[in-house]
Formats: sequence, structure tokens, C-alpha cells
Amino acid sequence: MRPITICRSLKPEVLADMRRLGTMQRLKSGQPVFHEGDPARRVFMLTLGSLKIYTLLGDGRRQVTGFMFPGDFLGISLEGEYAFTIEALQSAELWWFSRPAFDSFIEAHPSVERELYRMAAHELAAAQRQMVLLGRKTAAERLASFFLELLKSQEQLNGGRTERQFDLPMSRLDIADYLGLTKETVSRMLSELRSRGLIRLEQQNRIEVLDREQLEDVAGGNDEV
Amino acid sequence: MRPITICRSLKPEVLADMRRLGTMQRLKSGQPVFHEGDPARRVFMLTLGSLKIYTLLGDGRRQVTGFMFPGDFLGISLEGEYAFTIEALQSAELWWFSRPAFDSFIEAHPSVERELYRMAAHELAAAQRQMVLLGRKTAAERLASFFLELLKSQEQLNGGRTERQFDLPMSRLDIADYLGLTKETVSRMLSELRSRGLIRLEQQNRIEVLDREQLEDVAGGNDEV
DNA sequence: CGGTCGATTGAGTGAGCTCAACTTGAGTGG
DNA sequence: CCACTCAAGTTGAGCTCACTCAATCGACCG
Repeated sequence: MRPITICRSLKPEVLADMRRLGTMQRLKSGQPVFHEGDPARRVFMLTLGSLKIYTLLGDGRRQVTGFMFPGDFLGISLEGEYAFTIEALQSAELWWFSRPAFDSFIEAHPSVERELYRMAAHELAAAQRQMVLLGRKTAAERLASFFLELLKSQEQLNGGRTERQFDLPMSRLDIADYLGLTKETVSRMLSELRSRGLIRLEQQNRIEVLDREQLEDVAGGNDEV
Repeated sequence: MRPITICRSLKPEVLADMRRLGTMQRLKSGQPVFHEGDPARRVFMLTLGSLKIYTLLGDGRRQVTGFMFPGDFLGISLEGEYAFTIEALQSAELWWFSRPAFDSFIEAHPSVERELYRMAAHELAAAQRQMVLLGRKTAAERLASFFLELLKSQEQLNGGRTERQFDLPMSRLDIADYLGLTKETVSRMLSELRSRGLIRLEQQNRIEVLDREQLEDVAGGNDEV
């Protein structure tokens, strides 16, 4: 039994409060926050940069189960060991808390407990969508869904304003391991979406969405009518 | 935003308490508990039988995201709509609670809130394992993993006693839609595991594990040495 | 400029899918 | 009790989408 939790979007006043209680840590690109099997002793909040969360199979196959962006929260499990590895994609900055400190914080702010629960429910819904993606979507549908997910989280960070562009802080291999594909297939599907005029590469790692409606059709499997 | 939650393994005394507050409902095989998009008004606890949870894509592709067994808990989301459909696999019996009734119950038992959170964390860990399965495992590995998952949940229901057999209350198609395969592939892999002597079909829908160690090797990808 | 690493593109392969035939088993009625 | 029906499961044959392996491209950097 390895209970884990990833949480997002704590209220600003709560974040400020936790920042007072926590300790800051800087990470370089590629540096791990912790490894699979480490005891789950700390609670983290990401403030800068981005992280990837992944699990390895015995023979080296890798599944990226999520990415984390500023404001995201992780490591809130009540016991046991981490069931995954977390690594910085770029220079990153996070705040950590010992579990007793976090527990006493929860006690001081009882409303936060329900908030944490709400966030876990949100993560579960995201996990369920990812299962549909991994279990039933084609390569093109997966990449389109991923781009829309990134676009939406970008929009949420900017207070709900509609966006046309977003960054890809992760490599093609990371994307592949998140979508259950190979890096070659990711590259090919990216080229396909580009040649169909749905997206444009502003730079190697920055995407502009040219036709959002059709991208959403592809993502939802309502393509090739 | 469609927050959802599936929870398991509430403590017996809590279950008893909720049973006093709830209303019982019987379900026939194939009968839905609710549909995708229904407002999330109620909280359920399953007491008898088993259920499947699934999401449909526009063109009919289906992903089963989980199964529920007696003692399992579901529908604890604070707002929004159900993001999936739940259907009975057999005759089933469940207890439901209006959200206000459930909320006041939570208020009366504050310790339950943390318990609910712990269960959600447990579900998240399971969701993460399922992402590894769907993203990176072969057909044989998926089926072996599934059988071990069922065996373990069977053992947990029986108070931790080791078991050799378990039931498959779902059809081959349900299994396929859970594992991201087709029913034909499930059938073929089942025949393969059987011909390799790792399992035996006690009946059409009852499996006996003959070589658990090797089944675990297959499930974890440590096969074909 | 060469060197290196990530991304793209190409060619051929294969695991799992599709389509189809056949088998099994659970009901149902004569 | 057996014949019939119908749904579920199994097996076979061929195909396809994504994979593997390999070559090339391109950006960054000493």
C-alpha cells in the first residue's frame, strides 16, 4: 500500500502561510526531488519551473504519470513510500515541510483539509481522463489532447484568460513516456498536426494553436468525418 | 472541472453508522447507477455484488476505469457532474445518501474526513499503477497484473488470508475495455497463461492461480529471461 | 568550424486489431 | 430430456498502426 497524492491550486492565502512555515530548495535541470521507494517524509510545493513524475518498469520502460507546474503541490501522503520519482525539467524552486509541521498546519487551518480533499478529487478526475487517453486514443488524439491540457493549464495560471501559445518544458521523450508512445511517433504526429494547419511551432519548444476547434475534434476522436 | 472520487475500505463502525443514515437500493445486472453527466447529488456505498465504471468516446470506444466490490465507496465529489457511468455487473445492493445528509455526517465524525482523504490517496496510487499498465505493458503483462489485482482485493476482503482462486464477475469485453485491449486479445492471453501453466479455469468465470510467483514476474515485465 | 545531443524523417517489422468462423454454455420450450 | 436459440467466448487469418532501427537534420557550444 503506497498512498500518494498530488495536489494543485491551493488558495493564495494558504500558500503564503505555508511559505512562512517551509524551507526553500533550488533544483537544477534533471535533478531529482526524490526517488521511488524513498520514505514519504516531506510535503512539497513547487513555486518555479516544472517537474516530471515517473515510474520505471524492471527493464527500463518508463511511464511519466504527470507534470507539475508552479502552484502545484505534492507529497501529501499519510504514510509509506513514494511510488514514483520526481525530477526537475528545468531550474526549479520548491518549498518543503516536515510532516509534523504540515500536520500542525492542517490542525491550525481545519478548512484546508477539505480543500486538500477537493484537490485530490480533481487529480482523480485527471487520472481517469489519462486512462481513457492511454487505453483508447490513437497517437494523434493523444498528442492533441496533451496540447489542449497544457493550453488549459496555461490559461488557468493566467487567471482564465484565453491563450493561443504555450511552452513545452519537457523533451519529446518525456512527452512520449507520458502519452504511452515513442519519441519518433510524437515527432511524426506533431508534424502531422502542423502540416494540417492545426498548430505551428513558434520555436522548437513553443506551440501556437492555429485551429483550436479542430484540435479539440481530433483530441475527442471526432476526426475524419 | 469534474471532480470525482472513488473511495474504498471505510472502517466497519463508520459503515454501520452510514447504513443507519442511508437508503438501500437493489440493482439488476446491467442496470446503471447513474450516467455520465448526471449531477453528482448522491454518495453511494456498495454492499453486495459488483459494479463497473466507464467512460465513452464519441464514436463508441469505451474505457473501463475501474470496478467496485462490496465495501467500496463512491460519488464523494463536492460539486459538478459525474464524469463516467456506473453499471451493475450482477445483482447488486447499495446504500445512498443525499449530499446534505453526508455532509452533516462528516461534521459529526470529523475524523472521517481525513480517512476519506487517505482513501482518495490510495485510489490515486491505483490510478497511477493503471497508467503504467495502459501506457507501457504488453497484453500478457496487463492480464497478469489484472488477475493479481483481483486476487489481492479478494484476499483483502477475506481479512488478509492468502487465496488461490477468484471470480471474474465481468465479461471478457469489460476486461478488455479495462486493460485497453480487445476481447479477442484478452481471450488469447488467457489461453496463453493457461497453456503455460500459470493459471487454470475453474469455471468460465473463476480463475485458479497455479504459479503465483511466475504470474507476478509476467505482471512486472520480468518475463522471457 | 567539428562535435554532440535532441528532433525529424524514412524503411521495414510486429503486437495487437479486425473480421470471420467456430465452440461452449445457459436458457427455453416442446 | 432433448432440441433449439442466442449470447459469450475462443481461435484463425490477414492487416494496420505504432514500434524499431537507422540516417539525416539542426541547434547550440567550445
